[in-house]
Amino acid sequence: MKLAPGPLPPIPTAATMDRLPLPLPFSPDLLWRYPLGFSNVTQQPPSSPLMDYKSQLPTSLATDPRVWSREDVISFLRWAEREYDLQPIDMDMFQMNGKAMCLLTRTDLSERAPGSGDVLHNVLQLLVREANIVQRCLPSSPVTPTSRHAYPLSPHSHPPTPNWNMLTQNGCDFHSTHAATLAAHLMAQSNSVTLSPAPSVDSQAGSPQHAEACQQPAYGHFSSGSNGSASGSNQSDSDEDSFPDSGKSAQNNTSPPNTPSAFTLVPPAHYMPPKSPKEAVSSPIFKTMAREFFPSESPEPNTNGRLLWDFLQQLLNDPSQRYTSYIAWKNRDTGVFKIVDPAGLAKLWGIQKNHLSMNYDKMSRALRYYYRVNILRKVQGERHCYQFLRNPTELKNIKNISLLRQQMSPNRPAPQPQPQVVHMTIKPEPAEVDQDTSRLQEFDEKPTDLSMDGPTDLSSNSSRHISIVCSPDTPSLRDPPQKNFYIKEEIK
DNA sequence: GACCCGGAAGAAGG
DNA sequence: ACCTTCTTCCGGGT
Repeated sequence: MKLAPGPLPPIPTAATMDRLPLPLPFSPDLLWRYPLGFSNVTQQPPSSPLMDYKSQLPTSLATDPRVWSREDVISFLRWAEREYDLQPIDMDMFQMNGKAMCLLTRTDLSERAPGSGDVLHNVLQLLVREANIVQRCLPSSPVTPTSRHAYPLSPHSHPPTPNWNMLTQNGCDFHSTHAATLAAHLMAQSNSVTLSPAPSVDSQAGSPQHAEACQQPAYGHFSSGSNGSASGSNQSDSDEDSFPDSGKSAQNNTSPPNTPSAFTLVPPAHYMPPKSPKEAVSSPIFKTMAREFFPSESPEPNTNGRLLWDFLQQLLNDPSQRYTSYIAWKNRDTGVFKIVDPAGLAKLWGIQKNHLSMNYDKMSRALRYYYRVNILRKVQGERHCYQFLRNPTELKNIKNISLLRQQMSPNRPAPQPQPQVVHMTIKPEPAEVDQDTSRLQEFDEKPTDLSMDGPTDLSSNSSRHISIVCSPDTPSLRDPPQKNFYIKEEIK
């Protein structure tokens, strides 16, 4: 996982960004990305014994010993030799990968490494246990330790550790008054590497329907079917009424916008932050959260949290509505939101992406690219008003959908949001010649393509005729929200 | 002048 | 090398 910290960006201050709420309204990952700015806290040592030894493991080793290669096993053994003053281990006895080594019993290990078997066994068991916890909790996390190096152990390559410590152990001038909130946030994230911004709950947990069970779904129609609420963190509908004068709250609150929905179920006032990550992940409340929000075996992709729509969703769905002075729902049910402070929001986005020259013009260009893939549309006649056309769960799946580009029609046009039959002609491509184009095609099967050479050329004089019709009873997610769309194609 | 649109080229990361 | 997702710049329209 690359997390190039890059140069330290100017932390928004009253001088540089007078409208920005301070501290940074970003995910703790931003603190990780720019650790120099928070050195006082990032230098905190690991707080749990587990973290202690983990942080000393070779950085090349994945957290889950079961994914280690032979070389990794040897590397681990050599490290253990040094670390625990073990008797020299005969590496020939460990010509196996990590999975095989984990299958060895304590006795097996003792036989192969006389005098060291107990230690090795204990360490391995701890690592496996830890990996199991993380894996169960964050099945779709980009850093779920299912592959090598995806989850480095070094505190310098493993953001959560410093973040956690930074937040759970005082010494944090930056967020001291909100440490509990952030700690809760991090607790919910467990040992994942939170990107910047951290994925919204949906994108991180990958199963918003679990949150839906506990919350009223947002986006009315968006939640139809199996999809869940908008980013899962809409634990309150009150912010719908807060606009436009709710911006004041944004000046004070400081916890990150990507607060997981798991946390939203636990009011901060009632939440006692764990003393350490280990305690956090092993605490009953965490296990409950994990069960609720991080079900195992989620195949859904992670958005990495760096996507603009995700960023906006996080701000919009901030449980504490801290960013309503930047962006706020006008109608959450329909996905309509307004950018209250275009310049400020653009700056936030720019900071998130480390493009400090970001402005609304550029950001809005990015937003306009969402038009063609029906993620977003402009609310006509209202300045700075846009509408999400897909819920976060769908958006999260864009990557998957994109993979279908080769198989699906790459030229299927983006249907118009108007609830009427729209006729348009698009240019066919060979790939779609074989398709049964007469069938009704569910809108959501359309590939989502953000690429610049997408199916936007409607000027062609080719022969495909597209009719977009409304269907009231299809599980689509088109706009307007109460309407669902199908694409009816027919070759002329 | 601000906002909005979309084309074009390119950067950055996967 | 290719793809995705922007970022940057721009000309044009409202």
